[in-house]
Amino acid sequence: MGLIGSMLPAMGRQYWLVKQEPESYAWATFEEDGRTSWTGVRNYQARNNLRSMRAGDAVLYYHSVSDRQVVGVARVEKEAYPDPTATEGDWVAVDIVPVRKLKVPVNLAQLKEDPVTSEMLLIRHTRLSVVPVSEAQYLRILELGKTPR
DNA sequence: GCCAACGTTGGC
DNA sequence: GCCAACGTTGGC
Repeated sequence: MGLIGSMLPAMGRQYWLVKQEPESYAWATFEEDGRTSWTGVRNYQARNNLRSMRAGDAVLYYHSVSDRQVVGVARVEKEAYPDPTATEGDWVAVDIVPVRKLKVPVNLAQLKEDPVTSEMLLIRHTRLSVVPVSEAQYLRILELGKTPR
């Protein structure tokens, strides 16, 4: 994040959630790497969400398929740029860095039970791999994960 | 492993 | 522009 980005007030921050199969790129690997380029998105709605990300936005990290739980919080480090893995088409990537692992992972069943998080696009639009999250939903997930802000 | 949901492709 | 066929995702 550049000087301007670091000076932006936190109140304008947006919240997101990205999905990844742990077999493809687990949170633990992400933490070891310290930073990653979020490439490979090939869905227009997901791409538009990547484009809307701003440096400093919070990104929940969800393990899909075999794990089905939110496991950590990341932060947008570099805003959308052309996806280097795309050989054709108009696709973008962003760079994210791990911020903290949730003290307790929050699983899909919990998210469905909770009245706040059950409205999430993660649940209502299951095939979208990059989704916006409301501040209330974000805070509720941290609470369920017994994780300080 | 199965299948429902969904997005994309291509024929017409 | 419609829609059937197909491929992929992801929960169960």
